[in-house]
Amino acid sequence: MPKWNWAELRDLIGNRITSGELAEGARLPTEIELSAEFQVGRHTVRRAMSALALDGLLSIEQGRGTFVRRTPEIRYRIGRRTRFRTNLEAQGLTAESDLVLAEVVPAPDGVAAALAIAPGAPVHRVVSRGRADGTPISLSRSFHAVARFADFGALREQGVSVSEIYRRHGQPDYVRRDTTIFARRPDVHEAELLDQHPDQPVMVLQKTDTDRAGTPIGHSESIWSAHRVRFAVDSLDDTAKS
Amino acid sequence: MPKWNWAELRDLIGNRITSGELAEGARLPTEIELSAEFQVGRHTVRRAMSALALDGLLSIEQGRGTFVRRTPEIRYRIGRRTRFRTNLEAQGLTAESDLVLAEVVPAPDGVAAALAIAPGAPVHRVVSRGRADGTPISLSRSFHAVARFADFGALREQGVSVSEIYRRHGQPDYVRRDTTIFARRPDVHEAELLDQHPDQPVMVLQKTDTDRAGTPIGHSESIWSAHRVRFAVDSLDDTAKS
DNA sequence: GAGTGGTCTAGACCACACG
DNA sequence: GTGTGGTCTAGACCACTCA
Repeated sequence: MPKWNWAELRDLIGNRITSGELAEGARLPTEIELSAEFQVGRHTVRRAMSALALDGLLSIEQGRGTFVRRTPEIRYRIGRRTRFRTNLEAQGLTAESDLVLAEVVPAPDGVAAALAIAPGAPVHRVVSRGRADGTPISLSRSFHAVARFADFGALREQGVSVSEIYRRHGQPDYVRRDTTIFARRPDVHEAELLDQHPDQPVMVLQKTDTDRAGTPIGHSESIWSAHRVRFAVDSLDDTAKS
Repeated sequence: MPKWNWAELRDLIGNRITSGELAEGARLPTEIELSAEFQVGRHTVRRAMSALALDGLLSIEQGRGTFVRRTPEIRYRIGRRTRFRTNLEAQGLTAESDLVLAEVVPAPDGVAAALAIAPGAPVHRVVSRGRADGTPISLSRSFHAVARFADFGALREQGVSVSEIYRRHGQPDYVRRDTTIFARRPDVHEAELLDQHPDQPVMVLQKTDTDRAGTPIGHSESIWSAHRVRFAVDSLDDTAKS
């Protein structure tokens, strides 16, 4: 009867999950039970579980238990004309958006630079959460100059989409500029809102919206559950007519 | 004299690093010393250190010690005409590429589909590692049909770049198609080659090269140290002349 | 061989969920 | 209150680096 180290345990249980032997949503035995089953200490089990949670295969919930996690694996197109709702609905997913916070703040330096306005000028800061089929997948923090969109926060609070607000202000045809992508660890608050393990990485997408003339009209940073989303870059359908 | 929990310790030492109080390359006290200094057990120190290593702030090296890690933070443009060397050199970085492996294998299904060839047809599989200013930042696994590029592996072994090989085969002007980006945990081998902590995430970039007519000529997957690289998406400079 | 980090164990106690 | 996961401790031993 062999003993196991934590990495072997991780792979063993991980395979049971990916092979479907452990179904999605199923509850795993408790740490004590697993440590008895595999003849290892409880902390070795915990190390393995923790690694699997980092991979997005498990959801560990204090006081409740450990569960196999469903992983929808969403494909999200980014490009010049990305829209949250149309993007998800094209895959047959329901797209929803909760408003988390809307306030007016003085523009931080980075935001002011992106929007080409004076640092400290008042901007709407709106935080919202996107969900696909009910599962939280993204957090968005956006900044829009009060001078340009006086009612931005109020409209967002009424559930009006960003695209629609742009349209009402005569910008039906905005495009993305300066999209950058990187990964980092979320803070505890972000992890909570995304309903994910705090050590699990998120992908951050920073972008600036501009009107057709190239003038910046909005800046935002969206944060995505790294294991739930796969980005597809878009530059490509327009086969260059040289 | 307060005690600390692991997350507080992580933030405390993390701040010392990001504030510059602990200089890059500096060696930290040993785990034993830190556990004495902060009046906590050695394992609490380890938990905090491990989290910092995951953030890319520390390099923990068995038998040697724990060091503050330099983080170059490279900006890498992706788009229709991305080239590794030109991309990095535009930022004043030296770009290098080591060949790790070159072999001929039957095309796996996914690769065959991407290249529009028969599954199992012979393809060159070349693994190389990219470095910026000497630091490993990416691993690339590329596939090219033997039928189309008979000498691909041999040329790569001689240090000829992919762009140059395309050029010699009459494709000076290839473009990227179907770029997708996601994040995952690296396997131990990948972590080693990238010289990073195995629990630290990597970003994976899958792409297909096509000729001007849109015919696929190569498929590759590159793996990037998530904390060392920030991708900039490119679809945008060509202000659409409607 | 001495010193470093890596793994495992055993046990105590805490925080949270749910009946 | 009971049972779950979360944190911390103490100590043993292993694996690796370097003099």
